[in-house]
Amino acid sequence: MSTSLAPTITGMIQPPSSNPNPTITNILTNHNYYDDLGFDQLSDYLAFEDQLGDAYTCNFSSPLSNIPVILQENKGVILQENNTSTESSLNSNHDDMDSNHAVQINNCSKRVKRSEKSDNASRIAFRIKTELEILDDGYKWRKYGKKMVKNNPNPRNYYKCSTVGCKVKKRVERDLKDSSYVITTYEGIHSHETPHAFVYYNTQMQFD
DNA sequence: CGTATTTGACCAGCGC
DNA sequence: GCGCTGGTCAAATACG
Repeated sequence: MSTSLAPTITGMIQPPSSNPNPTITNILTNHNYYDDLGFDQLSDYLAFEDQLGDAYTCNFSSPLSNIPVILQENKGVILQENNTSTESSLNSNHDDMDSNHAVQINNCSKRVKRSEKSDNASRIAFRIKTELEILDDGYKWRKYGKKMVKNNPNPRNYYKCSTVGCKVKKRVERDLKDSSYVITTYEGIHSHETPHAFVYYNTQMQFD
């Protein structure tokens, strides 16, 4: 970990049995699932922007004891707003978390952003090996577009959160280099609770 | 019949 | 200014 450039990433907990899809949080919080897949296959990078619009790409290590997102109540897969500083750290301590569950992200580097029109929207992207197109993150999404993008034979799908008043969007596309991976990009912060997360937040996590 | 998805058209940003 | 590209809209279509 080079610096504390990037804001904290948060995740959420979701009912493993609610949906057969390999959700991000299911994988991260369900040891069996996690173990079966192997973390190296789960994901190997995160990319996100802070509220200033600066973009980062982070690689993180993959031992079983290192969980790539911090699990916090009802936050969803978002970039956590930091009201006090733009230098919140990915390595920051979280009193309510086991140290084994702390995020372990390495080699963060700034990327050149496409434009200044980020609208202050937080953005987080991750890459997960799955045969499914859509990761069930606990929110309900409405598909509003599909587009072929340059240099990628796989289409990019566009979704909006279907909750009234919530403007969060996400893009889903297959990785150009390895189509067995799906790249999901979230943009914005949900203005509401995830329908599932709060129920399961207190579910005990075990990574024996 | 209501809701979700598909898909072509349109628009805006960017590079040349 | 023009063409390319990505993102969004909205009418048509599919589905339960």
